[in-house]
Amino acid sequence: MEKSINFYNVAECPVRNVLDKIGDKWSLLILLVLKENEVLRFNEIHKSIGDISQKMLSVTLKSLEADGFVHRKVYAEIPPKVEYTITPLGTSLLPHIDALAKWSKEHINTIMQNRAAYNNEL
Amino acid sequence: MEKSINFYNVAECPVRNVLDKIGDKWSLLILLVLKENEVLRFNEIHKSIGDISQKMLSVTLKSLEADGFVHRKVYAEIPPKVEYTITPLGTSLLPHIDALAKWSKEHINTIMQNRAAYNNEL
DNA sequence: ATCTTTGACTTACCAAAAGTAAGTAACTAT
DNA sequence: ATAGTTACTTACTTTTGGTAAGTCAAAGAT
Repeated sequence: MEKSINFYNVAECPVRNVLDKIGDKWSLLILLVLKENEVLRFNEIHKSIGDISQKMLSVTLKSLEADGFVHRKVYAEIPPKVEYTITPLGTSLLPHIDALAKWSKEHINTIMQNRAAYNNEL
Repeated sequence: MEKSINFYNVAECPVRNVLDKIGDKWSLLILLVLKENEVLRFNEIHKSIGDISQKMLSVTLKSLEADGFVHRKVYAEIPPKVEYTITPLGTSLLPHIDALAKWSKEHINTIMQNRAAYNNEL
């Protein structure tokens, strides 16, 4: 008797599309920061995250804007002023990210211990 | 009056550690697949995901094993036989991933429409 | 009048991560 | 002797991410 396996090819699986997108290095983090702060300017997000490069912040914000997770409001001033806010779509995703963040806090110690043990066995 | 911003530097924020780890390209997906199937061998996971390279599957499984998300059972046979199962730690994370997956399914259409609209404006 | 500062970015260049294809090990069936 | 099996490596290439410097336009300082 054959074992039946579930498949997750990109083409067949819409979940992949979203997971790939928000599963990059910075997207989730930027959404978290925007949720905590309501409105932030480019440099404020930059400072808040601390170790993201301006380039990656710019690129990731564009991607989040394209998918409708983030809204970008430009003021015609000099020096430039741009405000970023999270959209309803982004907000609807956040509880799940929060849950992940909470889980992370609760289990980080276990994970670190596992990792150390694993490395000792090598 | 100064605006107070929350900070998420790697050093100060344990959530970052986990988010970085499971927020890579393949970890969440492998956990999903293992949860759906209980026990899988290397090639079965490979087929199930479809477009992961053997190298990345190998690397990611090791990382998941190191953190204690996945258990690896080796049979001393030839040809080799290795079975992968999800651990209780991995299982405890899964509801959150499932929630994300469910959210993705519900919102993928909106996202795709947003993305198309954004690209047309360029 | 020229120089500096400001904010939100680009651009050019370099390093790290991921993908591809081929190879390895060791035994079994043909 | 050869080919098939399975879980991986290894060498090489491409894509992604990081660093530092540069751009733009106007307001304020010298």
